[in-house]
Amino acid sequence: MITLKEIAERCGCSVATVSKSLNEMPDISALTAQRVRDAASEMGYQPNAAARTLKTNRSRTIGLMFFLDGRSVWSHEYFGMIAASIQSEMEESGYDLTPINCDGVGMRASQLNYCRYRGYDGLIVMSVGSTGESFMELIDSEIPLVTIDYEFHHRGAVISDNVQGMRDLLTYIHGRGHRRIAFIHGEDTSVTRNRLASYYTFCDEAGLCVPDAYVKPAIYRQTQRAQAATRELLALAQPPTCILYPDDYAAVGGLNEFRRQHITVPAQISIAGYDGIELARDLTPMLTTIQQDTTGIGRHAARMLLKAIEKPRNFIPRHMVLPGKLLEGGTVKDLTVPDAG
Amino acid sequence: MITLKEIAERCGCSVATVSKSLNEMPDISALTAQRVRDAASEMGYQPNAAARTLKTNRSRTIGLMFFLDGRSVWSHEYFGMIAASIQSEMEESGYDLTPINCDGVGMRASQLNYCRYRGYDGLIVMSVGSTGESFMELIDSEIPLVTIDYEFHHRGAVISDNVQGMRDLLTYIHGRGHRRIAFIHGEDTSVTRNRLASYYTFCDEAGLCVPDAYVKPAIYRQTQRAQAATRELLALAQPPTCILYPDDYAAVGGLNEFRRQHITVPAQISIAGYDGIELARDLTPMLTTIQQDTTGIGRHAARMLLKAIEKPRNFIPRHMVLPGKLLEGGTVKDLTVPDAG
DNA sequence: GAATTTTAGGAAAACGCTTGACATATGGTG
DNA sequence: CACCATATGTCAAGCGTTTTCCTAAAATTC
Repeated sequence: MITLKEIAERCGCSVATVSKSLNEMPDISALTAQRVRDAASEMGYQPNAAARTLKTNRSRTIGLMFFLDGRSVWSHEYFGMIAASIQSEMEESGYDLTPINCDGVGMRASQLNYCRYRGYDGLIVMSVGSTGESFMELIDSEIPLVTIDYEFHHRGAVISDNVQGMRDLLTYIHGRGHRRIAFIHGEDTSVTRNRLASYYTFCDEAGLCVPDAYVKPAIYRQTQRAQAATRELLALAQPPTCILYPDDYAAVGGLNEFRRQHITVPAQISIAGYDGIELARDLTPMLTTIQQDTTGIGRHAARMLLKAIEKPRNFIPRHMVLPGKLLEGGTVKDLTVPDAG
Repeated sequence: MITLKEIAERCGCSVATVSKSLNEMPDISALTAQRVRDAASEMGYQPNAAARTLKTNRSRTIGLMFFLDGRSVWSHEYFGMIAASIQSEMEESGYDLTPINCDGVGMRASQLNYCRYRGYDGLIVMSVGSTGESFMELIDSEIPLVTIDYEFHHRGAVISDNVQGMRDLLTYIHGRGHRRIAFIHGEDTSVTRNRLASYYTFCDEAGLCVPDAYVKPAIYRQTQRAQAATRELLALAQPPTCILYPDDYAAVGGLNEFRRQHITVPAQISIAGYDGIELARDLTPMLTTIQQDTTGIGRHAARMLLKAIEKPRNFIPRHMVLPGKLLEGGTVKDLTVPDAG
């Protein structure tokens, strides 16, 4: 490990001069600076991150905090794609990313203490379910932080527009003549509440009847519960003509039930997912869904956080809402045209 | 930020005493140690990771290196599950994990230099495709390192037994009467080569004919190429009765083609995937596949690396081979029983 | 050419922690 | 009681940087 000291000896100057040269400080002559830089690169110098961190109080590391389910980042494509986007954005600015499972065993201390210990420069908080004490401690801390799909008035946030997304999806489905639309939703989170509210609002406005039995709870990224809910919906005296699923994964649960009952999609029933993950495009027919802008979410969250870190005094915590995009697959039948079959 | 110094002042002792007390060194009396610990926890002390790292030369951070495709860890469930397992194992030992995309923009310097700069205590290298110069520099470095699904004689490795896995899969399929088995394989990697070799070996031993046209290249985690390859196979004068896919994702590409041609699985054609990701179990019928032991792979890689880090002199680089498990779904028809209809 | 400003570079402290050498106190032994 | 071993705690160096303050030399001004 080459140190500044060794470079200084080689160049016959002081450690301070070397440091300043490499950091392009103005009070070193161009000649000296170049000489030092040449020597450094020739010797294969790499600064010591720990020493720098200790001195500057900046670790150049970001914590990626997962609450609801630590595995989700590794297994749910929605979170995975956001994480990938954050990472690629962060690495351009020289930051490392460290995913933290906040329910993890290693998390004996409070999350806040752990973050302080590690000295993360900032945090991106995603996958928020409940808001325990330890969580709020983090949110109210002094650490720069951006939340995703969750809002706190004093914190920056990037959220996918679930209200509009749901509305777009329903508008599309309604436009194709559907009047009995059921909604199998995910577990209770901010996202779910937004989608539910948007669903009810739309149905009210459109004058659709929403029997309680049309709204069923299930779990994100899980096929079984969605399949069971689907079965219940199909057994109703007046079953829906279209079913919305919590996400694209869950829609597969529905597909399984339809196959079991020899019901064909979209001829006999229509469905839609949510997220627009690759799976949705790989199915045949392609799943109609709302594609969330994972790349944008990650990029904006990363940039927002960088601003909060680098210019904390100028930072105004905004809540950025990113639109999703209707992915028109082939799983919603058009009831307004005479059936050709 | 509470420091040792502040605790020392409060306790009326020296910084050294505080440090030793908290680190449970033997030369501090139980009484003093307790007093110090009480004060520390009361004051909410958290050690400073950077200072500790600087002094001890141990960062308690592990780099998770991805070569082939930096996104794969975030999008391919096989890698994701391994990563999740590594993380949960590492966090028990107090290590942070940092995924590094080795093709990334931030990776201007060599990977080795970056690792030295960050001071990772060890590396887990996965998703290895080609082996460029910069990669070998890393492999031959002094940094403790374990590879996954790739072997170097002087480095620890954990590999999924693709040879046996392939053999188990083929044995099962052959046992059900299939004699014309095609193999759509992934891009050229160590894993692919093992599977191919195992495939050819089995077919030779079993006396199966393997026309060149039965072996087709595709790409892991991609449906389109697999779908195209499937189409070609179906168009052969003598098409296979069973098709093996690079992985479970790719098998979906096959399913799409079958649906397009109104071919039913497994009645008219049999298929098998590889990996045993959740998707495989969510399909109907369940996909017959080899489930790789992602949890075991992650756990063993993590433990092996920890040994290499903590007892470098005792460390003998072993290559651990973990078996997969046949997941008997419903996509391989039994040709040995008379067809019921 | 003296006074002043500018420029280039150095000395040294500090960041918070660990650790081996050293000092002091305590108790046991002959 | 002198001597030594052990137990307990302190000193201080040092990890590799950054950065403030300072000095000496050079350039500029009058």
